[in-house]
Amino acid sequence: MRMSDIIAQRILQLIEESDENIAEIQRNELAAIVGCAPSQINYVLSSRFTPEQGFIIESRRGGGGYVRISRIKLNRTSAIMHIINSIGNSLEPMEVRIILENCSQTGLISIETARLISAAVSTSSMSGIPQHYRGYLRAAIVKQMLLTQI
Amino acid sequence: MRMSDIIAQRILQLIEESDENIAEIQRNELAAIVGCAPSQINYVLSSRFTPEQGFIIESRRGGGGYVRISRIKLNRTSAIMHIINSIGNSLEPMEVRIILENCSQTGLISIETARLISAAVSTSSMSGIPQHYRGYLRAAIVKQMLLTQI
DNA sequence: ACTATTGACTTTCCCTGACTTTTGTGTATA
DNA sequence: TATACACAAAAGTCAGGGAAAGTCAATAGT
Repeated sequence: MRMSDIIAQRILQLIEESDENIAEIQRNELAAIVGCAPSQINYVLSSRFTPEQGFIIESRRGGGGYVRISRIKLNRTSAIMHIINSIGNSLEPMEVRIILENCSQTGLISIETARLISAAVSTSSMSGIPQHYRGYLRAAIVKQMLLTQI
Repeated sequence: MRMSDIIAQRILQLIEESDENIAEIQRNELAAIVGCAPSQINYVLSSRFTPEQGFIIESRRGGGGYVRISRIKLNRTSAIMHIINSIGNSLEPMEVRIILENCSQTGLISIETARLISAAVSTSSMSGIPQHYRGYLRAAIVKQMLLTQI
């Protein structure tokens, strides 16, 4: 069995055991337990616990640091997950507008939320970021924000 | 739990308990109570109770000295504008966390909104964007999103 | 070719201890 | 009485070390 599978499994197990669908780990500790390099944990997180898969990662460095992996509960979720999954790795402003309109039209997200997302990926937010990153960034941000709506 | 969190929590609690949004402490005494070096108090104050966060620190040395932390009360719009204006052109994750914690603590924005903003500037959203741009991006996005809350 | 894995290096955050500065108080002296 | 001075009792500053997570490029499996 591959190391990355063991790690992923362990994290999923922790999530399973928790009431809140949250696993809070210490990177180094987990690495020590399963016996791998700490950076391997990052690899697993970024390859298997992505927004597309319904996970949110938060972390904090320094003494007493942690990595928190939370899984979004499924149900009304599936509609949103479907949307998230249908988003490629780049989004044009027009596409964002269509997605948001659609979501708020169907009551999947509130007008308020749509406005927030729209603001996040607005041109003013991205001024200063080179053109060729923007599409990618829009996609990542929209996905991440939609995830919170589940 | 981290010492700095305990200290911050204790101070906030004192502010909460007071009628005038003021906590007056003796540095050494508080340090002794929570069990840390006195200078640790200064660290917490300077990292979490900054003017940008809407706090004013006054103090006096020598016999009978004290540290007074007061939270300034503004109306909603000016409070948000104050925060936006105090944000420079770059933000670190920790700064974002403190801002959002503060805003939702004081009821300036909802928990829900805080989560959305947090998601927008999360590491996952920014993976793929060069380090060099991330701080600026965070600042721009947070500002833009806070603007919608006015 | 693509996915895993590692290790070296970086960044962020926490915490402390030694030293400095400010303020209050008591005491000696003109 | 007023001034000066010494001492104590606070708070401030700063450099440094340690702990934890992040990044990235190079290497190894498959």
